[in-house]
Amino acid sequence: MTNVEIVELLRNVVAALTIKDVNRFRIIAYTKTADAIEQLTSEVKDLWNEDKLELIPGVGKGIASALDELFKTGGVKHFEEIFSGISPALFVLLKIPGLGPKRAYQLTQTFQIYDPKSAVDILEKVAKLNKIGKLEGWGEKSQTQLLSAIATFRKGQIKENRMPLPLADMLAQELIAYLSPLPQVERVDVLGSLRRKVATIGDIDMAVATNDPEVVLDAFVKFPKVRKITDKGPKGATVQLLVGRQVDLRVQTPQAYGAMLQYFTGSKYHNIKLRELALKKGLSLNEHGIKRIKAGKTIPYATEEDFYKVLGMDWIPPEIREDLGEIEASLRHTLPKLVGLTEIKGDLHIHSNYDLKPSHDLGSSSFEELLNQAVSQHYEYIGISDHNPKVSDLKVEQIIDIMKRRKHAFEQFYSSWENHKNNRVHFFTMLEVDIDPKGKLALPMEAFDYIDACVVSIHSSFTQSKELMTERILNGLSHPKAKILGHPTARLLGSRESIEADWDKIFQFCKAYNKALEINSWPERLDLPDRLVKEAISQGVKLVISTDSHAAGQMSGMQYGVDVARRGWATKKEILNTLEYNEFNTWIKG
DNA sequence: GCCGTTTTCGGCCCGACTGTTTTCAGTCG
Repeated sequence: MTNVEIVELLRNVVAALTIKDVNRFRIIAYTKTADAIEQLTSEVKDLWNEDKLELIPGVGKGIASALDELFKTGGVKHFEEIFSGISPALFVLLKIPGLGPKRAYQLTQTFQIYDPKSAVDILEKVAKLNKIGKLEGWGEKSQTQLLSAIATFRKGQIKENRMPLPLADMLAQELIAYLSPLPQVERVDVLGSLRRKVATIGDIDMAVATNDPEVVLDAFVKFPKVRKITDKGPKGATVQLLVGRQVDLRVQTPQAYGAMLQYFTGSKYHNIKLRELALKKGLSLNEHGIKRIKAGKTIPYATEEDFYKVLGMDWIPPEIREDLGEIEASLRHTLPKLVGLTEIKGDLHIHSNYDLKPSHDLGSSSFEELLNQAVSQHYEYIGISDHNPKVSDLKVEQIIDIMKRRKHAFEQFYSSWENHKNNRVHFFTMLEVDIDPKGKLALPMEAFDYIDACVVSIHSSFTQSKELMTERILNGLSHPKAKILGHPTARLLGSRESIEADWDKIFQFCKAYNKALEINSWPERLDLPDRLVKEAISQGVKLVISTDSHAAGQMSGMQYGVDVARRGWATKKEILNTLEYNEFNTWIKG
């Protein structure tokens, strides 16, 4: 039973309870647990094994005993009772946008839809026969909407289909460029998960400060790349872009814009915690401002700083607004000073075009181009970490020879490089070395003499057991020159799950032997993931943020890795490549 | 069903929009 399966089961319980109209706080409790498990960095089953289920936020005695039964017997009797009388086809229909539990139930009952496989087809058929519009609570319009929602569902444009952060950012920037020139627009901001820099984005959320919302919203829905207008009211609108992505825009007056930014940035649970806190002070929060409950009057706030100040709090960076302790830290005035892009002094995971017969892809830029890019990013140092030579194709002597010549070529070029005289960018001769399935590094021992240090990474056999994988990684990191674990979880967003490993054990090893974990900035990786960054830091582990660039231009992607670090509460002192050259040199060669 | 500086009972965040209604239910974020 994986986390994904448990989450699905709990969401089905939520739907069933909603249909049965039980106490809505019972329903909220299950929702909370499902959300929490979705964000978990460890498997629920492992927590169950260690008798730590109640560490999951929102899990109390009731849900813990249900999970216990689930792992022991494969099912939960209490859930079966909740599901009784509900068609299995209903849970499929819930994936149609805009169709919730109650109306889905009405439809499965009315049309006797039982088979999950044919459920959507049958529904479409009866809608086309104009049978749904005549039902109680339905009408012409809602029937038409349902048909269009079914079409959307078939295209696979459902919520699970998330896009990488940089793509969402690009789409948002186009909209900002389109809206900003309007004289009625005082400010445009990206909000929601995009402002919080979450690794993958579902919908794009934006807000505009304006005194003329009508004009702004009219312009917004006329954006040339809009396929269809989903929602439109006086306070906001939702559209679907031609590329299939949804954008929500909210408007607010400049005087109340701070409250809007705060409200629409989220996260959901950050806001809930904040509102609970406010209630205890006799205040009620909403997107228009803060209401004194007794006086019944809402006071607007132009900036987020002022909004938080009313609650006795410091402004909280959007990246950490996840209800993971930031509210408490803000109240105590002990928020961390998160690391910033300008503090980064070097990039240690860059692939050049030096052909060393690599095991994986070669970069496309020369050593010189990489050095020049480093100059333009004001770096003090870079590490060239090409993939190791392909061991299966080459003899040991050949590899040693390649490595010797590579080191010589780099050094020779460097001594002639024009910027060298100013000593502006130092370099490290590095390598990204595969950790083979048995934990052995894919480089002959003697060849290590020709590198300063290496990044070690998993590039194969991703599905090994947790125990084997953990041993494999620790073996790989044991070589004195193995200083950095590259893209530690090996995940590829949208296409490959993280490997399973005992992260606590890896963190302890790294701390004990002065190894660093990489935060890989590649948009599909963003690995180490933010939650694990936070855990690693809390255990005293150091990190390096790198880009894994395969071309000079990609080195500017460092921002995305910094975003991940910030989401993991990293400050300058945990990120080793914020160190000055001399200090960094001491660590990497130490 | 969960939870505790209102601690084992009695609360639990807040609002927008749509379509169907004649005051509200359902869905979403």
